[in-house]
Order: sequence, then C-alpha cells, then structure tokens
Amino acid sequence: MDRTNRTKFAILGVLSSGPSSGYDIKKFCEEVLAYFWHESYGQIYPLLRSLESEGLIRKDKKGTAKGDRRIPYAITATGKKELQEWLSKPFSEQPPRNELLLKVFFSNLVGPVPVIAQVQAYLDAQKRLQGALKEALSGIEEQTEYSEQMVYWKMTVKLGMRLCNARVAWCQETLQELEELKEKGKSV
Amino acid sequence: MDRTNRTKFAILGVLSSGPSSGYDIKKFCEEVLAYFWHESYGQIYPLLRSLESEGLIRKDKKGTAKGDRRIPYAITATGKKELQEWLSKPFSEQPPRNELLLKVFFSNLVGPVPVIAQVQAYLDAQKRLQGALKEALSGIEEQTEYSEQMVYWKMTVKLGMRLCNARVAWCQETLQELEELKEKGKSV
DNA sequence: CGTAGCATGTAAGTTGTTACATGATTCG
DNA sequence: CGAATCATGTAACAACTTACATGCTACG
Repeated sequence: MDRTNRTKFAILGVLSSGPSSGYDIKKFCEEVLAYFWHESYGQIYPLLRSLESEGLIRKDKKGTAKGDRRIPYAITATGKKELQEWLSKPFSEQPPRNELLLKVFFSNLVGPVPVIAQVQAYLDAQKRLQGALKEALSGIEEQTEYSEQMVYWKMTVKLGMRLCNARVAWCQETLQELEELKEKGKSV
Repeated sequence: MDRTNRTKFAILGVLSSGPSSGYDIKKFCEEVLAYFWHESYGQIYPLLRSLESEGLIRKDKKGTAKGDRRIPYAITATGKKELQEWLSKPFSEQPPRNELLLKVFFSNLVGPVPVIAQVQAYLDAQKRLQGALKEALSGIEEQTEYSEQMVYWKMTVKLGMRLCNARVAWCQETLQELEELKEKGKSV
C-alpha cells in the first residue's frame, strides 16, 4: 500500500507556496485542507527537523518581526524537486475505515434507536461542512486575478462538496428508513 | 479522537452472526465490508488471542471437518454485551487523509499532465467499485426472506453507491477541466 | 501581576503494515 | 513429486495520537 511519509510531502507542499512555521502549517491544515487532510504537532515538529537535516527545507530568517516566536522554514531547490517527483507518482489510497458504517452494519444487535442519534449527528456535521465549503468556493471565485493554484484548489473543494452532498442526502434518506424501522419495532 | 480498538469491535461484529476463523474474518472484510472497512492479518490474529483471554470470544470446536485447519471462534455473552455497548456509543471519524486531493491541491508545481493520469486511474477504480456495489445491492434485494441485518447492510451499500457516484462525476468533470488546462498550457 | 493563549517541542504509548516463516493440503 | 494455495502466526518497523512540558507575550 506504500504509505511512505505522506506527512513529509504535505509539509513540503505547504512550504512550496512560501515560508511557514510549524504552527502555521498546522493552521493551514485546519483552515484550508481540513476536509481532506490532517496533521498533528507530534508529526509536524519532528519532521521539520529531519527535513532540515535532509536539506529539503531550511530556516528562513527574513520577516521575523520581534516578539514573534515562530520559526519559519522555506523549501529548498532539492525539496521542491523531491516534491515534484512525488506529485508525479501514482497515489495510493488509505485503507477505508468508516466507523459509522461499521456501526450501521451491525445495528441489528441493538436496533435502530442508537444509530439514529449517530446518523443525526453526522448529518449536522456534514451540513456545517457544506456551509464551510460553499464559503470556501465563493472565496476562491471572488479572487479577481487568475492563478493556476486556485484552479486546483477549486477542484478539491468541488470533490469535497460532492461527497458532502452525497452524505447529507444519504443521512436524510436513512433517517427516514430508521424511523420507520423504529415504529415497526414498537408495534410488534 | 478516541481510536480505541476499532478492530476489536469489527471482529466481534463479524462473529456476532456466527463462528468464524481469522482467515474467514479477513475474507469477510474483503468480500463484504471492503468499501468501508479493512483489516490485516497482523491485526486479526493477535487480537483473536487477546479477545479470547478477555473472555469475549472462545474457540468453537463444532463443525470443523477434518482436513480443515481453520480455527473458528464464537462470540460469548460478555462479548456480545460489550459489542452492544460500543454500538450504542457515538462514533468518531478518522482524520481525513485523501492523498489524491493532496496531490491535486499542489499540482501547479508540475502542471496538469501527471494528475490527469491519477484522476483517470481513480475513475477506473471507482467505476469498478460502482459495478461491485450494484451487484451487491441486487444480491441483497434478491433475498426473499426479510431480516433486519439486511436492511442495515443495504444502508451501508447505499452510502457506498452515493459516494462512488459522486467521485465518478467529479472525475469526469475534473478530467475535462484538466484537459483544457493542458491545451492552454501548450498554446502559451 | 497573573491569567490566558501563543508557539515550540518531546515522550510514551498504541495502532497498523509489511514481510517473512511455517506446515499442511490439493492437484497436475 | 513439486508447485500452488490455504491458514495461522510473528517480528520489526513505521505512523500517529495524546498528553504533557516549557517559556514567552499580550492584556485586563
């Protein structure tokens, strides 16, 4: 399955559009990539060190205003080359692990009531995500000047939206079915 | 995020509908749950041992025809109870890690050509999955006698299909856009 | 001044993959 | 018999989370 160091390339990718600190990389993940990527500090900080010692990134002194404790890193030419190589290689999917569906699958052991709550919670979360993605998309479209980066960003948002819409529709359909099951169970 | 031993409950879940060996559990994951769950032998076999020593499952001697080296395990009353408790607790999503989207996001560093190949490969895989899910659904619907288990199973297949359809549509849309980008790049 | 949040970092523990080993059986 | 496949299992490693530690600064 080849799960070699995807974090490494996530960091290189973020740095490819400008110097950034560990803290800011994390923020970028949470604010921009959240619907398809995630990193934790425990991954980021140790990797920044090893990427530096590999010569793929280096500390970037410029632009550190006093009172700012952040340590910005910049990508090196070698780092960029390695990132480009990775981008050109076929990707590998992570093995699926959908805990909600696992619970749905075995729900005949507890009946529809517990799972209703979970699908409802999932629906709420997906609706919030829907709103966030809509905002992200209009944010991108408001940009006046064209950049290729934005085109690719938009593509990722669009898959996010399609998946999100699919999940919302499924939740609504499924909640109805579950309610029917619940009623049927009562009358027996 | 609470990622406590999801494998444990996947195993208990499979055993809840009848005794099964490690090998068969793996097979069940690959043949039935594949579109939303995955386990490896390295997880299954050690866990079977520890679940047995916890008293949640036990070896089941019945039905072992000679020449069959499989070791079937059956769920115990305690095991079933713990499974039911888990099913009633809220689920937690695994942090997202979509490598394809990560590559798409940073593709301005290499241009559209490499990513076209990957989206195309993804499209092919999703189309195969679409076919498999369609078959699974009609397999379920062919069943003459009603069982609650089947209703829940069907629900999981339906989400699988919705997500799969969304991905296929996105791939087609995106491939077109990428081809346009490629042409534009040539003419510059 | 003291509390809250910023920013970096580390250690311990868990989870999961991969690759390999083993022996048994089936089948040409 | 020899090769392939079945079935169980383990060891080594890599990935990842979590909780904690630290010191600094902003701000009421």
